[in-house]
Amino acid sequence: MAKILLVEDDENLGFVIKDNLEEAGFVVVLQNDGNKGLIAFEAGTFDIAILDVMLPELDGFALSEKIKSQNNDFPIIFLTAKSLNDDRIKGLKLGADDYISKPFNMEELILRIEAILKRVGKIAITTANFILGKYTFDSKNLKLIFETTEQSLTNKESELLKLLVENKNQTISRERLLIALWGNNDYFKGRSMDVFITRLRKYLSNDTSIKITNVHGVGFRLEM
Amino acid sequence: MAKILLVEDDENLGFVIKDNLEEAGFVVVLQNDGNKGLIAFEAGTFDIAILDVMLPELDGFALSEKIKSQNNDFPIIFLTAKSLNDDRIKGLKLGADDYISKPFNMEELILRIEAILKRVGKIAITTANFILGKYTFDSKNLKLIFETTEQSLTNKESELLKLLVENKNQTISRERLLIALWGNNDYFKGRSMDVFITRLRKYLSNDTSIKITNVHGVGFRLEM
DNA sequence: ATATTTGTTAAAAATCTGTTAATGTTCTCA
DNA sequence: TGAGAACATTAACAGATTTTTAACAAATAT
Repeated sequence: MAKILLVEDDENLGFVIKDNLEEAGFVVVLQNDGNKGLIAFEAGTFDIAILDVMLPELDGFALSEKIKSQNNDFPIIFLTAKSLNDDRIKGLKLGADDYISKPFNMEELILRIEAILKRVGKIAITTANFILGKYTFDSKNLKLIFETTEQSLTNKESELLKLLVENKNQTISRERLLIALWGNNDYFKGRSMDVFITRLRKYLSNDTSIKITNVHGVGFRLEM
Repeated sequence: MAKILLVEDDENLGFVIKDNLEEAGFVVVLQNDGNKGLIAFEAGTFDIAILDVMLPELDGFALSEKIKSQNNDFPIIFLTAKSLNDDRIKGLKLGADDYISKPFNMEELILRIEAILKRVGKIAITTANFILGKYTFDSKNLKLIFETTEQSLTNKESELLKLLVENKNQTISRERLLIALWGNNDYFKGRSMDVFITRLRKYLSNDTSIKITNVHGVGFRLEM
């Protein structure tokens, strides 16, 4: 999922935007001044940045220049005050970037982000349908289809199955599964995963050629 | 390829480490104080962090706590001054983390990084399938295949066999084996290892061209 | 010869996993 | 806005697997 660097010094506005974007399915890193924004940019692998023009330390334009010096095509959306009538804004319309005047509505911002990401090809539409023996696993729609019957999966079930399928016939360590799906690896997350494994096995029990094997003390492997 | 967050305030040392790690194939982001390190951590998707213990602003331990509060299992290697005798260092040996005293040699640091990444599953565990006479040893899936039959190995069995294979026809000292696999070398661990050797010999008994030889008082050697 | 080291087997102990059910939590929709 | 549904997590117990310990036999070195 696309990752956004948001640099906005107004704390309230920053949080509101962040929340909304996260709700829309983006991963958002928020920083409140230009220098921090730059550090974050260099560390992260972002797909797009949203920069307030007026920022302490390093303003939005200056930051954008630093970013562009490292990655000339990196897409940026500027947030500007309505009144602002900066020549630099006009230039934006020509380039790859965009801007939006405050106050704006979130929906419009999201649309612009999506438009840019689509143009840049960062929105990957993963449409993978996996064939699991007699089953078809539609990871996008969270469905597991067996002959005529269709079992819908929860998000976690689906993510777990997907990771197993993508590494079929290879043992995946518990630790890796846990970190990938639960973000951390402690005793309880582990037990939770075991419950999910049980459930997946049940779903897959119609085709004996597929099985989820445990490697004791190591992890799991989807065999097929 | 694995991505490393390096936080080191000594500029020269920082660059040296960064260069070396990059040469070793890692992606490295270097920051020179704890606060910047934290910002970078939050923005990036790192696989491991290397933190100097003594840092301006936010020291290595304080930074590690902030990191752990977000991702409890995030692996960290601390760089400590030789003299430093901090209780917090002792704790490291218990947890998932590691430390290395300055001055250290790069090779050791790289080995430790790789060990941790391997454990965490971030490095493709050299998927090598070893050929042992008529056997195939699939170290990744912990399997020993002989003609049509397949013997699955436990984790320890597999690790031990792997070490032997990687050093085939060379005598490996008991001590090295014990430290590599059990972390320490005392009488009981040694006896335990002998049990494992017996078991491996049994598994490998179908092909007489392969054998695990004892060098009395020294160690073992896989001959083939 | 005798002490030390190693080989082997079986048992005990420790650890990990499978499963079901109960408990929290979040979302949904009237 | 609050009752119910859907989902995720925790708890509890049963089982299985792995590792360690113990005990004794055999081999090796001094």
